[in-house]
Amino acid sequence: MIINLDLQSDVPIYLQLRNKIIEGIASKELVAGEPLPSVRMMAADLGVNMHTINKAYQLLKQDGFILIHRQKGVVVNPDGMPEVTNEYRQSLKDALRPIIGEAIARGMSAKDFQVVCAEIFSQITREVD
Amino acid sequence: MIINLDLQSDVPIYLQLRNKIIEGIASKELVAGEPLPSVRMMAADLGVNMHTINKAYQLLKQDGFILIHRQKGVVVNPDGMPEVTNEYRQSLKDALRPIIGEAIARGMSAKDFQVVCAEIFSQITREVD
DNA sequence: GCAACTGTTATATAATTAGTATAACAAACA
DNA sequence: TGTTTGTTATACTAATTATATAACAGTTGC
Repeated sequence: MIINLDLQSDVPIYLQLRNKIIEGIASKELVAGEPLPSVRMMAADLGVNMHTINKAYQLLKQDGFILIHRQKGVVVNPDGMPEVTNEYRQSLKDALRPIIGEAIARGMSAKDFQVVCAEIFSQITREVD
Repeated sequence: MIINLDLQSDVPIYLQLRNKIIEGIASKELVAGEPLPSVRMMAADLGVNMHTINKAYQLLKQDGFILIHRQKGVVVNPDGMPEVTNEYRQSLKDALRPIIGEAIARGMSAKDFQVVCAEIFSQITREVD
């Protein structure tokens, strides 16, 4: 899996990495049980520090996207992905609210917004199914 | 307009304030030409520093949501809201992509996601139209 | 056994951001 | 003449982000 980071972005590197890996899972480029590079390998590949990778991995582990075996390695959770819990649903709403607020203020209709979302959905899932 | 800030949130105060004001515009609680409290008044009301308010106002001014007259005051842009430019469309996509990526990874369908968005749309716009 | 690798932990440092605290300025206004 | 406006400047604290090393304990392969 190819990961491009934007070092100039205001989005922290560890968050970019977390998001890219989740998107990789969403697009099925990464499948359950698949091993991920070690923190040191990934750090060398991307040219960033080991701890930055570790921070992303810890977030992914905390949310249940990956498993970390002490001296074995990192794998995409073989037991499947975390479910749509009420807690996640709420955090999703909290994240969407200011975004949708601005869209409305700028005159976007619910339909317009839905089209944008649909575009992104198909962009991410257009791969083999 | 009543503004509640969460001082414990990981979202910076000035961003919370920016988002609340934009949501106020979206819900038509704030209308074009309506004056906003001065940076000092707002700071006193919310119990935060003047510069924190000023930072939010500068962001809103920069995006065209409000106008700031040097010695008059701050008003919601009387000439209407900023349009849906290509630049905004792109930043909207950039913001939505990681959110939608996680939704897909957790097994949400486009339809499920659309329902959540529709809920938020109606929550914000349920007021007088 | 030994070397290489794993995640983990610890410490230190630099840069940036967020927020506060004052203070002063020039223009507008009652 | 005060008061209020946005603006600008300086200084400081705290937290976050990212890097740089270093060491540890368990695993694996030779």
